[in-house]
Amino acid sequence: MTQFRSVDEQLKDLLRGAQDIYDEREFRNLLRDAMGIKRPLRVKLGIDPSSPDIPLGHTVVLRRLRAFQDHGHQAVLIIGDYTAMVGDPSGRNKTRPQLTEQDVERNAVTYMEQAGKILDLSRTELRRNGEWFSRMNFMEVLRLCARSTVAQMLERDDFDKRYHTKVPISLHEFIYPLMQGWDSVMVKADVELGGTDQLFNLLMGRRLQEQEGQRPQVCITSPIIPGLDGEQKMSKSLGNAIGVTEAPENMFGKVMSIPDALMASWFTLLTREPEDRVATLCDAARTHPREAKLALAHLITQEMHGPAAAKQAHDTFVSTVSRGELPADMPELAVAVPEGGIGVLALVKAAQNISGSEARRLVAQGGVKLVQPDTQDEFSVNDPNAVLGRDDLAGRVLKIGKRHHFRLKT
RNA sequence: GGGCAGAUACCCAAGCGGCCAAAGGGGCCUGACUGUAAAUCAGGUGGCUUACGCCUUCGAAGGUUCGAAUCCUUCUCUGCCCA
Repeated sequence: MTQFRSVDEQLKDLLRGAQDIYDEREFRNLLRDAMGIKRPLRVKLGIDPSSPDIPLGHTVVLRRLRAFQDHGHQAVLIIGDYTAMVGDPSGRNKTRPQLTEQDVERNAVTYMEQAGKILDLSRTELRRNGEWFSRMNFMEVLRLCARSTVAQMLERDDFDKRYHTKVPISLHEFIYPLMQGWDSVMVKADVELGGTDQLFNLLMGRRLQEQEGQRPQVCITSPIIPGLDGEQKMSKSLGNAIGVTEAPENMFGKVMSIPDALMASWFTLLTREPEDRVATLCDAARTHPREAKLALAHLITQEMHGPAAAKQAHDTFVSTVSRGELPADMPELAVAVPEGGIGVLALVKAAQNISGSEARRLVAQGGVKLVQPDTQDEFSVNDPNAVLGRDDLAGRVLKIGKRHHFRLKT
């Protein structure tokens, strides 16, 4: 039988970095009751497979679900195949594009794989909400809709804003919270996790469960972590996200590019470092910010790709970015150099898929360099009209901008 | 069904007959500096061109004009008001 740790011990872990909980007393009671009858809590997390990759931001709630698993509770992961086709309006200032069944199906597969990096899938109850939504007939849909009112929906800040700034709200978006809430009814959730932007949807679950005679779920929200820009929430469509499958070197570098002020929250929400250590790391008087960020990047990369890959990404970052050395492996670029030599622009365009004007700009701005690998000697080509002969190129490395290197082969 | 307003480059947003490849932000790119791909500062940011210049772009299609993002017509989409 499952052995639970004390309620207080569980709480500390389960609520790490949580934003809000509705409500805490109910949660304590739930945990106590679960211990009493030795029945694990059913903890629900719904994710919509709306893009092929899970961004790092999503792992915050996945990690919390994992924490519940580690304390012996039952994780219920709902793949929102149906809800993904509707599109969650939460926190959005415009309608999401509606996905097709094929998109959703494809994404669902990769989502599971990626969720497996955080969750113990062997102990996870996996459900798809198409299981119940695909069987609903129109009358049942209408009955579900009748459970809420337009005024209630407009209480939501995001809808209200859109309404008042005259940004369209499609009718189907109103149904989304009801669907998510209905999921809770169907899986008899004791607890539901989500980001703070999910609050409305989570609370809808409580209401529907109550109406259905179930014990209303406890809702725990996690802060939405800001993306690389440090301002807007991390999201693929805003281009400020890190994907969990992203190459180790990229992942490491992207973490290094976050504003310093973001480190503390990332440590809390994306790593398991103890609180006091996080405090030490994020205090510039005690830890050099660069060291702290390197530690953060290392931890995150390690969790997604393992220790070996993390170490390599770390080394690569220090040597190429900090010291400006050439990376260990670079793609090879074969160039056919004609008799009279090759123009820089042609060379740059052979390496990068960019327009001639763009190549010209890069060169004029000093962004194109030729490096001698053994001596690390480099010279930049500033003249867009420069013509390079075989001698200039042979054995050298073409460096475009700060981080694109090509070993030239003539 | 009727009336009114709007659709501008990656995003937001000015422009309302020629000086518009189109102000200003944001983003992105490059450089300097550094503590890092943080912060800060500078420059760049449709395409083709050594350049003069040429070509394509302002929701779509037509039209007026020597000349249109700017005026007219129709259409598509959106918001507001009335029924």
